[in-house]
Amino acid sequence: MPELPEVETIKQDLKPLVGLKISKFIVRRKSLLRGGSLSFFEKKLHGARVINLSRRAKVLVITLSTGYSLMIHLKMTGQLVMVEKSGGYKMGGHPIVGVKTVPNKFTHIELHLLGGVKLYFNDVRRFGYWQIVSKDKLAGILNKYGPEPLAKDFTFNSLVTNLDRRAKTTIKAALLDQKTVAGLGNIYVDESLFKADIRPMRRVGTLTQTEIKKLRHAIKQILALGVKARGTSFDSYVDGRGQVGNYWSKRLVYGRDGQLCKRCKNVIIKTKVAGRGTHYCPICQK
DNA sequence: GTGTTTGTTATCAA
DNA sequence: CTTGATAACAAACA
Repeated sequence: MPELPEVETIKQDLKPLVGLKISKFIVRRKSLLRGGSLSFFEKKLHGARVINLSRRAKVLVITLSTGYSLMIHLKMTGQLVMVEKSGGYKMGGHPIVGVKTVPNKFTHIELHLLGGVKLYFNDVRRFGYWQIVSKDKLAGILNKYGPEPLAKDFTFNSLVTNLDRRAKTTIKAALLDQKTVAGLGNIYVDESLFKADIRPMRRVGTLTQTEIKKLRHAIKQILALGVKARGTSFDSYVDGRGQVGNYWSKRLVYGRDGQLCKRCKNVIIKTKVAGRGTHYCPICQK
């Protein structure tokens, strides 16, 4: 699942696109386009130069010279793979359904750039999307997200304020809400709550100031580790060059149900919280 | 055939 | 208007 560390890794990998001019835009599934018709996309993309790549929450933003930006969301199974040679490309060790090259039957959109560089968007489940948005509307859309957890605006006070609104729900549900903190998903929420010694089903209103401080610290540490490891590959995630991430072997609780807690050696439990598979240590987490 | 996987949004209730 | 809870979407896999 592409969460903040995965999208951040892809953004870094795709930096070579900056400065290149778009020569071709191929769409096999128009349903994945948002914000305009195919011909509108073509009009704004063809001949445009890539000005910048950035990330907000789990969204990759490609800024174009035409005054428009592409907002790309990978949702659950989306992949963005850049290829600098022509022809197929060998993907790393953890591909989807045995597919190891691009383009493949799950490649729904292709962007070709001058110089022979190609960007492939693959998505088995087709939840992901490419949205085109004008310069003046971009900030308004992105400002709906909560603070970036690895940036300065993710302060203790901002976290307290954003949690206050959700006092009656579980801390897991509150953290999955992108308005509380931007970029967390199921894996890194479980990881962060384990590191903060807080049970996922705790009601937000019962958390002490000390626990919220610890939680903020844990979120920052876990996400930084996730980025350093280049993300988590246990299903379809690959980085911008089709290679797997390394966080899976470093994980603390996610997917470790039935195994022993790294800290107290008791058995990790799996249950359902906020409608999602949830892993925690019943001894360490209070 | 059944249940499970999850990011986000629609929908309904309060 | 808000928040909370749940279903729905989609496709592969055990």
